[in-house]
Amino acid sequence: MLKHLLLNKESIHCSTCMLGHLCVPGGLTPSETHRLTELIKERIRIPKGTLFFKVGDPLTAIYSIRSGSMKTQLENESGHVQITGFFLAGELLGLDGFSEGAHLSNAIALEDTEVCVLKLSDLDALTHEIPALQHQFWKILSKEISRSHNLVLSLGAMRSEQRVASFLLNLSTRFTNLGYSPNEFILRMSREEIGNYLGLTLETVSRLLSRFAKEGLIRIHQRQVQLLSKSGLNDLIKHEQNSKKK
Amino acid sequence: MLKHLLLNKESIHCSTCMLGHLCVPGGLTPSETHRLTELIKERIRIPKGTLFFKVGDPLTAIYSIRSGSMKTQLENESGHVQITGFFLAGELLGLDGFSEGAHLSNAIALEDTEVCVLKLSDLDALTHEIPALQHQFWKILSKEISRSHNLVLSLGAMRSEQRVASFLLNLSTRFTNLGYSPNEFILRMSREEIGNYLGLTLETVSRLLSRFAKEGLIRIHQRQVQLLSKSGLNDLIKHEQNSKKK
DNA sequence: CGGGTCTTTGATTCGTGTCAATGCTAGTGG
DNA sequence: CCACTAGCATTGACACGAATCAAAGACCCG
Repeated sequence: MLKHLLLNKESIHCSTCMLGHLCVPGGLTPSETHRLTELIKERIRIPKGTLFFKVGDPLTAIYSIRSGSMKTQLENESGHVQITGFFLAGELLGLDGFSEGAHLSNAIALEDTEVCVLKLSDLDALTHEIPALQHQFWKILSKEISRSHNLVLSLGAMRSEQRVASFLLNLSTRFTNLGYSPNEFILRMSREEIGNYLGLTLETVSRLLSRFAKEGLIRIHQRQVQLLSKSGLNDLIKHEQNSKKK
Repeated sequence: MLKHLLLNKESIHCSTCMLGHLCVPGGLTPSETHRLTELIKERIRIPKGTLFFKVGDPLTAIYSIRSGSMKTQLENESGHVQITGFFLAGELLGLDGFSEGAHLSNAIALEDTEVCVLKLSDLDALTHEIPALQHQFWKILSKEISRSHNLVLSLGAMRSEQRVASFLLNLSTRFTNLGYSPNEFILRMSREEIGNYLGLTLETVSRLLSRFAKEGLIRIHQRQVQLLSKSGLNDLIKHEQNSKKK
């Protein structure tokens, strides 16, 4: 069973959370943030590897990652799994599925992770009182659409080396926003998970990472990555002759 | 310039629109639908091939397709275009981009098309008064996320023949919902557009359609499609050995 | 009826997937 | 503390699916 943590007044809340600017409260006034804070009565600890929710589970809340990271994946009729996203601290989980009232993907922790619980019923009530919160949610949902569209672009229009390069650059941006080093980070996912996400095999990912390292673009040791030339990686993506077609 | 049609009382509104159950009003009460109807003061006629909005255009409204069909596409740094969706009557356009306040994709009409204009400012006001409308929008946005995730699944986890088969089945479902024949329809997009959408070349799409026809699964003459064996198409998707990996 | 666009089909190439063997690392228990 | 093991990662050889290049055919619109 997952560890549910009930919060009390002393616990750290949205108002003081370091992730405030990235998470739901972004764009709210301090007093609005305070109202939101009061909604979050619970956090959940999810050990590495745990299936947190799965396709078909009733959707009663959405979850903001406080620390750690997760992946979401879905499965097609032939049983093949496709990872649809990796989520870092400050990012929201469980946004598909509103339409059905049930989760449409599986969520699994890549490492020990802690999420804040936003009950839909509570949230609903509060959005009526705080217009800005409603805007914020539209934005969050819309951002998820855009995120997914970009993955589609990557899968449909880019070759393997471009996909891996933009994957690394994307992670770099997100780690930077979190206040971590832009050029050095640890991959929380395996080569197989990266490959699955990018529509490649784990061998292709491994080969490309090795190649990038040989070319001096990155340094890589297991899951420890160092970006040596972001502009070089960007050139890979930009350059016409690398594009899939035409 | 695009033809803007101002609506008056006599014009056909949401309340009487045949698409009501698919479009925004779905799930609203008649009186709520009526309120929504009053928001829609304008429709726009978009001739075939017209770029309706493009990346960077300020997002002031969202658009519901009343008749016709459109595509949305985005472009990567190297100039390659990726179609992210085909939209039929009753479907909503322009849902990404809330986060930025500007459109994040281009929208182009596949045929002469007419859209209903939902001004964001008006919509915003009304969602405060009608809680169900807010839910409805969450659902619509979330459905778009799910739609995109399914495209990711198709691009990342399926082989070419499965992509084309599920593309056809998906269209069939949507046409059925619109009240058209489930087994016979006209493709509004070219082979190249299908290929682009599915991450394939136009030649591959053409070959697969020919193959499906030779196998008796479909009949196809130019853009006129007839599905002869949906179960056969489904088997292609389901069957393990056709799956991309493992 | 002609010209342009879209589609089909074939021959060939090339990028990735597949299969297989080896190496590395972290975690476990003796 | 070290041997053992179980995953994960790397690298190579090869095969195959889909892209590319090319040419001909079908259709639509003026």
